[in-house]
Amino acid sequence: MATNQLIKGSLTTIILQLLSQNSQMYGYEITQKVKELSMGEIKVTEGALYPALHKLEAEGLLDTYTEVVDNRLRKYYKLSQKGKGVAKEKVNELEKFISSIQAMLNLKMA
Amino acid sequence: MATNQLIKGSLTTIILQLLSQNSQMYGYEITQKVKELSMGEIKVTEGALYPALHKLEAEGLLDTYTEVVDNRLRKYYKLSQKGKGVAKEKVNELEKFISSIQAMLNLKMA
DNA sequence: AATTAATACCTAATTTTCATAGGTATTGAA
DNA sequence: TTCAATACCTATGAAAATTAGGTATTAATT
Repeated sequence: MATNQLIKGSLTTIILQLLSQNSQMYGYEITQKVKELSMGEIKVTEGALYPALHKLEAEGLLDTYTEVVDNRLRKYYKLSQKGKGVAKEKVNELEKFISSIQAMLNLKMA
Repeated sequence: MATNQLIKGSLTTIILQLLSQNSQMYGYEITQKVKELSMGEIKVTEGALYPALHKLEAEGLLDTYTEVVDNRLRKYYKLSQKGKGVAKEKVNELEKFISSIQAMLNLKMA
């Protein structure tokens, strides 16, 4: 499970896209979802995730609320109206970037 | 031409793959080639490129020689034997990472 | 003639973004 | 009782990029 340096620059996009598809998620859930969906290929460390979430919240892209489940605190994040727009932009950028890099490098994908 | 933050982490792979396909290139040529092949979508800044090249050289992945063309200095880079192996590894990693992230985020590519 | 753009190299300082390595606290399993 | 899983967090440092310069030549533009 390579905590990959390739993730640099795309973590924010990953977060926003997951929240586009799930309406609300909490931090720990995101780490598990990424591990599961990528079949262990991509790991989001908490040291990267939480600061990224807080930054997105500070920028007004995410709204939050907290809940206590099993006596444990959960802080849920969801896209704000602004966040929904930015999520689409970011995902488009990522798609374009991946297309470009595939074409540029003649990558043959599985 | 968004000097994309998504390039973070993949610049080394881009360099190695271009040198896999071209046998020798000089720095400025790489910046132009990336711009051309990506149709302006990806821009490699010189402030990122030259330190990256020097690091790869220091690690023994690239060999160099210089030439004077039109009274201008060119420093050519080519893959060392070791560099050829690492290039393949890095490209494989990038392909796997891209596949994972596409699957994970349900990206629809053009 | 003077300035700008293109070619060609480079580095220093700063910023961004991440991994590492902690810390706190609860619950359930070994 | 201790470990793994759940759940939050931050501080420090490293890596890798951007920004913003510098030098020098040649060709095109003003």
